[in-house]
Order: sequence, then C-alpha cells, then structure tokens
Amino acid sequence: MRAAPTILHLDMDAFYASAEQAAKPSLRGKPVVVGGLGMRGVVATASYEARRLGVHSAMPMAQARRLAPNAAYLVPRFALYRSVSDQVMELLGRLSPLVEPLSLDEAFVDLEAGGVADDAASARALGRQLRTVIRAVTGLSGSVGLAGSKMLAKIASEEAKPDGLLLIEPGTERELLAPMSVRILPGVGPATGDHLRRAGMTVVDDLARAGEAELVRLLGKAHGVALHRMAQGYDDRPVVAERDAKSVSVEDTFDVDLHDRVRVRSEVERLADRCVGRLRSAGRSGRTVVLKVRRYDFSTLTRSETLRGPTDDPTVVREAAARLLEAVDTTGGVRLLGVGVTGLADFTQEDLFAQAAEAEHAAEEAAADAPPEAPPVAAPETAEQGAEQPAARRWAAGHDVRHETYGHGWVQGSGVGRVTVRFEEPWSPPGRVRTFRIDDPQLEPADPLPLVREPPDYSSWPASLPKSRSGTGPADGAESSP
DNA sequence: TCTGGGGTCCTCTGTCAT
DNA sequence: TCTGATGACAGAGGACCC
Repeated sequence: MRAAPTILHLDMDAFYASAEQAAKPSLRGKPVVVGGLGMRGVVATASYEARRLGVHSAMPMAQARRLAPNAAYLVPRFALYRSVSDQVMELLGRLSPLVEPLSLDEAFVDLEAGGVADDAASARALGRQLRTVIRAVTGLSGSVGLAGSKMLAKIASEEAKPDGLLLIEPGTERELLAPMSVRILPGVGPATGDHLRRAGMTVVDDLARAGEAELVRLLGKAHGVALHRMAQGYDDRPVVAERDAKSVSVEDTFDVDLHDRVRVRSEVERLADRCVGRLRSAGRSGRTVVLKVRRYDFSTLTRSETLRGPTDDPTVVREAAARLLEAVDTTGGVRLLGVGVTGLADFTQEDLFAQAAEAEHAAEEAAADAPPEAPPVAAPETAEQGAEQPAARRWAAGHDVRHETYGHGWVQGSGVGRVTVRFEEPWSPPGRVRTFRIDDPQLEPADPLPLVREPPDYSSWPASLPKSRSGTGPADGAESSP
C-alpha cells in the first residue's frame, strides 16, 4: 500500500443523462432515461431525478416506462459523449502521463507519476480544482475519489457521488472497508455475492476474517487470493495508460425472435462483415472467430474456430462464422446473434485455401448482392421509428436537427408521418415545440452543439492554480474524508 | 420484470505432444 | 509398445464491468 493518496479516480455523474440535460434546457431537473428504445432495450443511464423513481442502469426499458411514464426517453448519442469525454481526458492528461480510461466517463490517474500532489492536502486541493475545471469546460459534474490504490480510489468516488470528493486517508482503509457490503469490491457481482452470502459472508470484514484458504476453496485460486487481499485493503494494480484491445465483436438483439434458418444465416454474414469493418478500421486482424447465439429461452452459447493465421478478410470470417452456425440448433428461435474475433494481431497471414475460396466466391457474391437485402427486424437504436418510416428519414428521439426557419433543435418524438422537434440550444432558455412532416425539406439532421458556448480559459491549468490549498476551495459540492 | 452491447478475465474440459 | 504425468492450447461457459 502507498503512504499517500496517489491515485485519483474520476467518475462523471450520470454521464449520458447529464450530457442530455446540459444539451437540452427543457430537460433540466426532469427525469431523463438514456438507452435502447426497442422492445428489448435496457437503460444505459438514468438521471438522478429518474433514479428517485426507481429507474436504474440495466433495467429493461419497459419496466422503466412503468416506473417513470413521464420521463424523457432518449437514444444514446455517442458522438456527443465522446467529444465531452475527450475534453475530460485531456484535462486528466495534464495531471499525469499515466491516465487509464475505463470508459467514456471514468478514469484513473496516477498522481505520483505526474508529480502533482505530494501529500493529502495537495491531492485534495487538486481534486477540488479538477472538479471545478471540468464543470467550467464541459458543463457537467464529476465525482473524485483519492486514495492509495485503484480499488480504494474507485470506492471513494462511488461514496462521494453525486458531485462530491472523498479522500481516504492512508491507514484508515481496513476500518473503512470492514462494514461495507462485499459487493463494493471489484469482481464481486450478483453471482459471487450470492455465493458468499450463502457461506455467511455479507460484509468485507467477513472476507478478511475468513482467510485466504477459505476464499480460495469457495471461489477458486485467482479470485479467492485477489479478494482476500482486497478485503484487507491491499491492491497494487498499477495505472496502465495504454491497453491493447484483445477482441472485437458485434452483436444484435432482434425485436422478434428469428426462426427462418436462411434469415439467421444472412444475419450472421451481415454481422461478420460489420465485425471485419471494425477490425479493419482499428488496423487489426484476428485468428479466432467466435459465433454467439442467444436462443428464445435466453440460453446463450458460443462456438469458436481458430484459423491457421490472423485475418481481416471478410470472406474468411463470414465463412468461419457460417461453419460455426451449422453446428448450432436454432429451432425454437434466435433472440441475439453475435460475431467476434479474438487473438488479435497487427498483420495478416491469409492461407492459400481462403484466398482461393475468395476468388471462387467473387462471382457468386456479385450475383447475390444484386437484389437489396431485407432490412433487419429492427436496428436496436431506431426500433421505435423503424416500422412506419422510410429508412432515409429516421428521426431518432433526442438527436439534433436544424430547421431553415427555426434553427437548432432536437427530436422529441416521431410517428405516423410526423416528427416533433423542440427548438433550443444548450445555452438558451427552454424552447418551443413544433411538429413537421417527416419528409419536410427544411428539416435536416445536425451535429451536436458543444455543451458550453464559451468555456473559460484553463489552458495553463494546473500550473495556474496554487498547488497546495486546503480548505479554501469552491463550495460546489459535497466533500469529505472518513 | 424479463433481461443491450462491447469488452475482460477466469475456470474447466478435452486433446495432443512430449 | 504401452502407460501415466505434464504442459500447451483450443473451445466453451460463467462472471463481471461500464
């Protein structure tokens, strides 16, 4: 364990939902739910207002609608979230060369490697400044955890949420963790939590007292040893700045189970092409092709095939996926299909058979591609509007539009040949709603606007702010230490 | 209530070579 | 030649995370 709080964990608060509220003044203070709007969608993020109504991440969207019928339901806009995330990561990068992003809204920073904080007071001051700067630059709030390890920094930011900062003083870890639920520890999900509960262990202290041998007996070597160490507050995992992807995969859940074997096969080929597209745009190739099938009863199986060398050839991946599908019984219906590639490499080594096969297939493909393929039952993110609208003019809920007369707005809803738009910008007061025909020529899709029109100049931060300043920071949120 | 999508890591089992 | 131990690897599945 380290002697000073040298790891910072930043977690943006209800990130997707907060970004939507920042972009859409009329949604501020109101319940907002972001997620898949199809019949089988789930909640990605709920605003704190929606959480108070019982809506939470991973909840089926149908259930969320029952709990919060008046909430705004929006599809995710990853382009917007990514641009905000880039701003935040750039700020973190000024603190240290070692920044480990966990997702768009979360990251670890090794403050020791950055040499920006040498004691608890300066770490706390830095965390406070960071929250202030992030709010000024992005318009959003984030919570900061400071501790001597990744695990504890993450627990600290979790405890600080929303919009807070928590520093765990070195030496207090064990005492702090002892009464917490075992579920607070990384790697303890519903299954392991249940397993431990049946063995009479519900809080972290139970694990620390149980001893390593008992946890290994219950959970296996790797998990048991790691959990026992973490239960005592030990975690020496380093902050890793660059992580290479180990697999690439795509999958689709269908609004209605697929029964037609021919259709299943064509979907697998489509997914294989999409997967290769992703693989190629990352400049990678892969050696093992994985097919994933979730059946009507939610049972999931995977089948994989390892090729003689890595490939980024769509024909090779398509054929491997098709071979794997042959071995799967799909009677009863298919709910989800996925195609992935693992064993990634930076080069390809096509075998001669595959290349020969590709040449053979070239002619067949030209013929097969001629008639347009039937569209999927529903693209998950546009399922709601999909049924009654032509593919060229889909207006997804929450997406930005521009109207020649009324300016910038966002789609509030659409259906029966009409689209309803609310005209407002992140810095305007709540705007008016107007309805148009879906093919109105004056209405165009638009790029998201930045959430802050004129962010203050923080280009010289953190050097521009005093390094050690404890107790005089802006009172913009909860702050504590245990 | 009825369960997304994109990942990572671990464990177990079977096969094959030594 | 047969047998068992061992390790590497592939394949499948489970759990977890955001």
